[in-house]
Amino acid sequence: MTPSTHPPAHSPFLQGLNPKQLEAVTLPPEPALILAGAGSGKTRVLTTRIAWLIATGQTSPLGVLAVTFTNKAAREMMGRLSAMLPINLKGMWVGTFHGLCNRLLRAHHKDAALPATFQILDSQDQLAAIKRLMKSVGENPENDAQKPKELQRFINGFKERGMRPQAITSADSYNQKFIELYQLYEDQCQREGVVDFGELLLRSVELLSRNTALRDHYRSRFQHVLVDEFQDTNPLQYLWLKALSTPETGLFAVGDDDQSIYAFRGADVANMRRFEREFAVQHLIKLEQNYRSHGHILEAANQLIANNQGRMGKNLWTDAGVGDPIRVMEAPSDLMESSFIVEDIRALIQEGYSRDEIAILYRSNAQSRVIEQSLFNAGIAYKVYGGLRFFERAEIKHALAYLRLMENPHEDTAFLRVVNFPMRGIGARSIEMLADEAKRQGSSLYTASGLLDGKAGTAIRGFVQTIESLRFETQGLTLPRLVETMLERSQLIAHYEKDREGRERIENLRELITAAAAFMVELGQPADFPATAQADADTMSPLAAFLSHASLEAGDNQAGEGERAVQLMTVHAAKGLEFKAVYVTGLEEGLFPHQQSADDPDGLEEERRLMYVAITRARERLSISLAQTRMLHGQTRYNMRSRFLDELPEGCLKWLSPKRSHRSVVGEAWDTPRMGGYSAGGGHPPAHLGNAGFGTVGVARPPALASAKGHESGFAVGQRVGHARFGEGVVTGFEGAGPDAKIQVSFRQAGSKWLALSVVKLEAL
DNA sequence: TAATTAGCAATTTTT
DNA sequence: TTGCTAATTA
Repeated sequence: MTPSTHPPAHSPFLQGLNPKQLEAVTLPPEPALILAGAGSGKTRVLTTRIAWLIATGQTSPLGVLAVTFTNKAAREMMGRLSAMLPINLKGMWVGTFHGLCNRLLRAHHKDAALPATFQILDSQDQLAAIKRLMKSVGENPENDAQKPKELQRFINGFKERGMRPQAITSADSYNQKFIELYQLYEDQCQREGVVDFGELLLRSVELLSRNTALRDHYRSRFQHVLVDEFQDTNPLQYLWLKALSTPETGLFAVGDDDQSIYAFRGADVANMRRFEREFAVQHLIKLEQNYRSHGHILEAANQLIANNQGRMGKNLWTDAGVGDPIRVMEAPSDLMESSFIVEDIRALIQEGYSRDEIAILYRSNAQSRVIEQSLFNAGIAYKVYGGLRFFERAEIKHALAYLRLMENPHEDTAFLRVVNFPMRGIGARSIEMLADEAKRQGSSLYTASGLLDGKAGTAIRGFVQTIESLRFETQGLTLPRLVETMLERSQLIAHYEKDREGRERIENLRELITAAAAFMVELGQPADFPATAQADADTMSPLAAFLSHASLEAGDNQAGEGERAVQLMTVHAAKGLEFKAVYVTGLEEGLFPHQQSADDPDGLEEERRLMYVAITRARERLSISLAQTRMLHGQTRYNMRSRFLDELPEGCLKWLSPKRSHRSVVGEAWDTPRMGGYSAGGGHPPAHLGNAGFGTVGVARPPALASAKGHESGFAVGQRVGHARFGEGVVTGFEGAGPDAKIQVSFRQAGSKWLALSVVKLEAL
């Protein structure tokens, strides 16, 4: 199709788009890959294209499939669309991969070999199911507690690649046992009528490839398939997209290979190249104009990411000015790093910055503690993102388990969760007997309870009776009333009332009623619609929908007071957000880039992308900091300056502390010997930036320093050493003095270890 | 059955 | 150091 044959570009939505954005929005319905840099108006392009396609009559709302990763992004898209289009968006397929798969599988549950009431396991539930499985096959005893988590990773890893147990060859895995357990896990899920997250996708892909009539139905319906954050898709999601599209589908993928930071959970940037190749993409458009950050910030981001190999290639630019330089601060300790940041934030607030326009980013959650402490002491409101979410709380999961059993009594995970919670005298012994019976019958625990005699049977049947009568009593009730009745009859609230630490839990349980009411509004159902009734054959009952919602959207996860608060989060959590002022902390080797990623080139590139994401969050003011010493796992660590700092262009930086010419705190054995290293033992501590305006915060105890000559032990940081048991390694630090002195060695095989110098026998290599 | 203690690991995380 | 889980004890 040539540009002249597809509809002209007049539409009110198109105003204000830059030429590249306009080109992307109005592309013909052919496979297209939009490389959308940070802050380049990605979401706007995506939503405007949908609006334009519909408004110009090229497709109907039902002809569009738009998929994202998070519910938040999906809601954002919906919000923008409804602002642009005066149409009913209800029937539109806009959502997350998992949400849309759920929708598909509910509509075709028979073809997918699932019960209508199938339940979704979140990661917690999945792990519980795996533990139970391992126990049932006698797989648990002396094995370490990591095993279930390992198996979970194993299963999810293969599902993410679209592989069933049968598809795994010995080349894929050395562990035959895991393959068997994977199969048993699948059997168990099937028996109970539950699906995990990966299964939602995999089942959908298999359904579509098996049932060609169904596949063709959806293929002809969805003339346009739009994908957000394409760089984060895993191979299975790629297969899903492939299953839903033909060469005629307007497959419109938007992503940024430089912002791919989820490889650890299966994302594969290679999907971008694969898409380009397999779909013979003729339209590759780069959105490089950035509307977010000042020049210095972008320049630094560009220079940093240029160190990665195999990029698709992209350079952000702005027509805003260069702005302030990036401020860099090397503090003597993590404590002083945070007090520097807090002092700086105080000044920003004075200047008129709103607290919620300020973010502090870190590589790992453990770093937040010190920062929180400083903010707390300074009396600055802050909000930490991360941690338990609403639907993940124990009391909420308990309540949901009751609801799930009302829907699908054969879900043993839910059954076991609440069969004796609150306590009703059903102990481990009774449950064991029940499990044996269920195994004999090949049935669910719920079914088996009818066959169990003796005291155990009576007690368990009492529980089953509770569920049954609950189901009976709540007929015709609205969702909030149903939840309320469940809380009453299950005695959950009564149980927590007896607990003197149960107040918050009760509040949360009451909040669940509110959440149910809010959910009805979201559904657009009348408030008096019965919870277990279906509006039509293709629609889930409010209760079923609510349970899906609870599994697929765990809710908010912020803690902290108030609205206008300084935002604390990991760099991962910051993706997609922007702030006027950003502090990126902990630019230290071993932390950022993280130790576990540093040895592997791919891992290192992902860390670099992470830093790229961090930098590009800032609009006006970016500060980067590091600490020479950091308390980690109860021990003081001496870290080198991150290599990423040295990859930033000097011209964009302003050092607030004296910049060291070398990266190591503890001497230069690493580099070529040079004069001026800090001397060991009796020497003075490094000139700890007392001149940077926060010299009063206290002086850190000087680290046990080693000079170019080395530590008192005769070893030096960076030196290669050998150990009889651990093999070859590199000295990475020292701690303490005299008989307590310890040496840190990073062994090639055994990893990093702290060893007592008085004991350990190391050989210099 | 609850409560205490010991042991142990320790990026990043959405669905 | 912390935070979690499993094991042990009252």
